[in-house]
Amino acid sequence: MNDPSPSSGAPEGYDPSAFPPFAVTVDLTIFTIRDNRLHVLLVQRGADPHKGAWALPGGFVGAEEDLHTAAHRELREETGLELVDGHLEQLRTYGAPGRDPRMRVISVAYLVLAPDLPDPTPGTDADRARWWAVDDLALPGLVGGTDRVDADGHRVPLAFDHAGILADAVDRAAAKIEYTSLATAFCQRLFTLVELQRVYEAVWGTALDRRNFRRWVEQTVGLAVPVEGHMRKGAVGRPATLYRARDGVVELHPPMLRPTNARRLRRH
Amino acid sequence: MNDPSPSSGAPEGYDPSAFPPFAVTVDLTIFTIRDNRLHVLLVQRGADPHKGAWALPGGFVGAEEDLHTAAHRELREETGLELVDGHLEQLRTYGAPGRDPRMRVISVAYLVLAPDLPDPTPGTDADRARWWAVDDLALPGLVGGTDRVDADGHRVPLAFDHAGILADAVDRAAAKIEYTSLATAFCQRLFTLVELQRVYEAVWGTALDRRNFRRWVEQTVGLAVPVEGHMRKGAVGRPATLYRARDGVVELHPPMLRPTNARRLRRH
DNA sequence: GGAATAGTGTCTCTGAGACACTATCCT
DNA sequence: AGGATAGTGTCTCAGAGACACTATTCC
Repeated sequence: MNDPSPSSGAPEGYDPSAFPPFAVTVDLTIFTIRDNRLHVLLVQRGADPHKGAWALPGGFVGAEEDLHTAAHRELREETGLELVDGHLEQLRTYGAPGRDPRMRVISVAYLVLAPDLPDPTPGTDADRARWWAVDDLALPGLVGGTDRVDADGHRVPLAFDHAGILADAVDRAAAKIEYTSLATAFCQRLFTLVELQRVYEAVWGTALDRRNFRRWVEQTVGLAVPVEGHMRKGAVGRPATLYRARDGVVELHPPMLRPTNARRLRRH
Repeated sequence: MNDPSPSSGAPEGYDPSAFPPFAVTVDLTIFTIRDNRLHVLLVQRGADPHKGAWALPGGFVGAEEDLHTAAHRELREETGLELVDGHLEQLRTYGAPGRDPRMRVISVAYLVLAPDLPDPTPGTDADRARWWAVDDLALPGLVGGTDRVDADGHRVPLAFDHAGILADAVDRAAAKIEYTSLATAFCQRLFTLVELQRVYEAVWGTALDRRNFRRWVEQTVGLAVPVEGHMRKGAVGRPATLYRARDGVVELHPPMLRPTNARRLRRH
């Protein structure tokens, strides 16, 4: 943004050939809750490098395209859905030389939180896309470098540096729902308290007390408000009150503190 | 990172001429505490666009240079100092088309927290650099668009979108010292409790109770440990115990909660 | 001794965690 | 009636906020 310093290798005047050209992409970490578990959308690569490996959806940023716009466009192309209730924010940028063996690529990663989305529709770019349960993928550093292992012990290789990006994204999501109202981004427009609680439990991998959770939601302004009407019938048990999210993303006072030493949930 | 989708404008195979080229820069928001106030380092632009306006230090990323390395290099070139005790982390990336009128530039912003640094040394790239007290600059949206006004009412125009970047950086710094041990990054290797407390007060603009602050530091593991010896003599009053930071940046349990409705400090 | 700063103790109240019983719907 | 889920009340304890006095140094 400033005049380049001499050691930057570019003289005053911005000779277009004087500074190194970069390719810029956006990569998406798209999360949703399915079956009470945190899932992420990955696409299988059809070409080298990393042919057959699973990668975050993404693509090049257009010459006159805003980063944020590019992220929304890629999301639409990969999932076939406009983001209506969900949330999209920038995660961080990855630009190590050699992270793509072919050329220098700067990748701006985005975090997407969405209500339960359908399976990717065939016939689009997302032919080879599918949802993965995050806790079916081993955490980086624990097993086999950056590769991951699924529940059956099969290796789930992630392309490029995407395992690290994914780990960062999970951390960010877990932190975000703690002190903002973003947990509601995982819910449909109307939701029950249990559904909201399942979001926290899925992202954090912890169990929460139902009664204390209710008390916290009720005393926390800006998170959720009850609406007239109850859960659609058909299920057993007493129908639950429906809630809707407040407009916009707000910081929570008090925050929903993650249990410090709660037991990890085991779900399979 | 993935094979570009057709609508991205780049075919399979990465024809280098097929995707749009970007210039990539790093911009630094370098903060320190001077005279118990949060300061940021800005450089005055010597050429158009925005000639004479104040800008964040920064420059182009080299063709084979890591983003993190580029940020460290720019810091060294602009301040003449290696970062020994301070902290450097990525803030976020700004890439709106038109944010630089000359060309498409993607700027990866970094947040730097450092102990009181000397004035920029003349004779380097930092000829026109100086420290600004952050609260002498009006917050964006309050006064005159993205320009800022200093304590005397003079306009302090910031170049490009740097006013917004700076506001984001202040928010990040305020949040970071709340739940991590990063407040110590503003202190010298040895520091007193009062000096550490002044960091929180300067960044947050609030007053804290001296006794409760001491209790919190003592019961918070991973923040600071007392060392043998006391404050160098020469000052009035009882000499204070010296502390040093624990190694590395850790999350704090419990966090240092920002006062919700504390009075804002007025210092001038 | 006086000024200035560092260090310590106590009270109170809010809020989180643990926990058991009642209410409402379905078949 | 019985099963299943939703909704409510209470006790306890830890931690944050407010606050006043003592200790050590320099002049």
